[in-house]
Amino acid sequence: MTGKQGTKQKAGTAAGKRAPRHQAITVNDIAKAAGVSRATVSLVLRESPLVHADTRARVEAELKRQGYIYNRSAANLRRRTSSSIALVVNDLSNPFFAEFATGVDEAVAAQGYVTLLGNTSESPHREEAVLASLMEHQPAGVILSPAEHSDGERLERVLGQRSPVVVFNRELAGAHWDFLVLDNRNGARMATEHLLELGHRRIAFFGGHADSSSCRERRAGYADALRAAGIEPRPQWFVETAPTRLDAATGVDALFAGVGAAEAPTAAVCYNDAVALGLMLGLVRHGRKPGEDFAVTGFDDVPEAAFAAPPLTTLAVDPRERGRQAAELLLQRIRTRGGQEQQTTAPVRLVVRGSSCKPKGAGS
Amino acid sequence: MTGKQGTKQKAGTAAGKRAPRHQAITVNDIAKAAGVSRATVSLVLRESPLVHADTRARVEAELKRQGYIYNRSAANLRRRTSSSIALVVNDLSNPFFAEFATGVDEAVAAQGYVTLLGNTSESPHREEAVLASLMEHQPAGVILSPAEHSDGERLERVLGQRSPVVVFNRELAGAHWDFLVLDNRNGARMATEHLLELGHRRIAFFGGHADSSSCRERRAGYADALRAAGIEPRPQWFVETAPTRLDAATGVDALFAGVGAAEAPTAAVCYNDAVALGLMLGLVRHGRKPGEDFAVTGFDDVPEAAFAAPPLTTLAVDPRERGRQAAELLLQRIRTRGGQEQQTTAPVRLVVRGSSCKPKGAGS
DNA sequence: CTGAAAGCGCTTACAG
DNA sequence: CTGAAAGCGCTTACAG
Repeated sequence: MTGKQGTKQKAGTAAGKRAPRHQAITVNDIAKAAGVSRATVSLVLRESPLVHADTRARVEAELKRQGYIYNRSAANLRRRTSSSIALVVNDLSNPFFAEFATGVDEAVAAQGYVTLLGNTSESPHREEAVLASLMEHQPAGVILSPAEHSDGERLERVLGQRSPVVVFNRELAGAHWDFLVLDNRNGARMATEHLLELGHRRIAFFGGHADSSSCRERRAGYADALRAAGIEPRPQWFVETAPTRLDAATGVDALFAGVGAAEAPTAAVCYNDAVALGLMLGLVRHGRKPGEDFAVTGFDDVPEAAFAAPPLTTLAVDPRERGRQAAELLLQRIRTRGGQEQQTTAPVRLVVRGSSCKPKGAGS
Repeated sequence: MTGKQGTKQKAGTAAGKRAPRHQAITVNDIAKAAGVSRATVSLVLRESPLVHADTRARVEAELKRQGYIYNRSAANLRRRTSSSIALVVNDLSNPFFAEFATGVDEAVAAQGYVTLLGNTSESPHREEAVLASLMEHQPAGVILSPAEHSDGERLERVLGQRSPVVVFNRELAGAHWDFLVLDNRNGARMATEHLLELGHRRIAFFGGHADSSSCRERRAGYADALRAAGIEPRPQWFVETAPTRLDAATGVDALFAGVGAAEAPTAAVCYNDAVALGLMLGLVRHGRKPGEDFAVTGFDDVPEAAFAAPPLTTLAVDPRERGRQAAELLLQRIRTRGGQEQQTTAPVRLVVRGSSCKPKGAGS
């Protein structure tokens, strides 16, 4: 550590000060008790065929008897290897990222790695501190779902060249790392096409921060579909909100502000499910019935989408599988270092449910 | 590792084999470049006042220039300290535990520790493997939210005496560790009293596995309240389901099976929110209106509870705060080892919303 | 105030 | 097949 960056702790303070462990049992203790050398114990631990069956049995019995716990950190130090990966997410309390983390941990554990967890709560400042702290534990690689507005170049400096990195979900300008991203554009296009097929012609794009890469891509896919159908998206069809249910519920007004019924949108492609669920709530307050008067689509297929009233048409992205995928990409990169960084686009799948109705009065 | 337990990897295989890191920059490199000894660099890193300001400045410049990253594992090895805590949860994809994990990580990071994450997916077998693997990384302590049916005695053997442990949420028979538990009994009692005050007299306890400690406690609190009101809970008022929305939706039949309207329950205290939301779904399918015909309460106050139709009366448990609390208990135990293990009961808070109506026909 | 030396718990050539 | 020795990157008495 350089002692200068962010809020990270000084080398010997805080955590390190406390927590002296009880005298641990080491290979030395086992060796002595079994009447062999440390080297032999080590070979037994690592299942080397070099050691005689009888010796092995004696050593294993002793390991068990004394309740020996392998000190993988010490081994990693000596062998200059690592058996952990760092997972840093922008919001672990969001079910989407919780699922993602679950997938990462599953895949990583299956390969004998342990997950070092860090949560940034969407703060670029905490992100740097968290990454700096995790790097001191020598992870073999890093999976990062960036906070909003985080600075790729600064992060590259924090991480150095030591560990390969896979970035998930959000583009990280200025950094040169592998990137796993949802097929946002295609997903929004599919949702829009679905609404067009139902007969809608005035379709809004509702919610999200326009400056986020995922929102930009989804807006682009939406516009693609409209234009392909000969419809030019109107500026007032774009409604920006925070990507939360609450803010979306409030944003409904903007959708119908200053237009007569004949000109008001009849459907909305929403930035994500949270926004879509909020929009439905807002519509009800406006005396409109989502899924009857007004069609809505989401993005993510959160567990709740299926249970909403009406059930939400949305794009399934399978965050747990994305977690596994991110882990596989990283493990691959750890095995074979070097080479150009690459971008991987994960497919999304349209799930049609009750919230996407035909426009009111359309022939069936 | 003993080489015999569960599925854990052999000492030198899998993770360890790959991932040789690039030649890292060490205190030696810095010392050489700055023209001082390693000891001096170490003192600078640990902010010792012993080193001359000029020397310090020279060393710090060099640390920065070379992008030095402190190797905390090596330091921990030498100092026989630890700067990680292990967090093992039964289901990270459950928002309740995701929130809990968020709270743990927040509190733990604030003290300079790093979180080693493990997810068991409710499998006692994976639980042992995960814990054994994490223990090899020398955590200063362990926070464990046990899988269903996990065996405390076996776990005690896996963990040894090395790290203090805080168990969360579920009782772990056979183990002697600190225990943080929600005030289940009191919570259920409050919900039941609330329904009694509204005028209900036939109140069911709906959902959950009767053999889980939390379900038993909640049932007890429910029975406490009824008996205090002079009502003896009837056997048919106890309906068991898996603690999921889907299974609960199906379980509704059992609530009204074989009783006339005059004898059917008019309200239900549910095991948790998932079950309560499922019950509300099932009620609608039965042609009943939750919050009008039938009163429902939940437990947990998941984010969705406030948005359900009708909004769900429930018990707020604040899982994130529980996570912080578990971390504090553990850090406390790490600082001052020894002493009797203790049980901490976390308060819950009744949140009244639309789902708890008066009984049909009751005077207002 | 700075440096030389020993050691944390492992692994790995290298002899035998 | 087994053992003695060196070393991973740090820290910590102990001299000077």
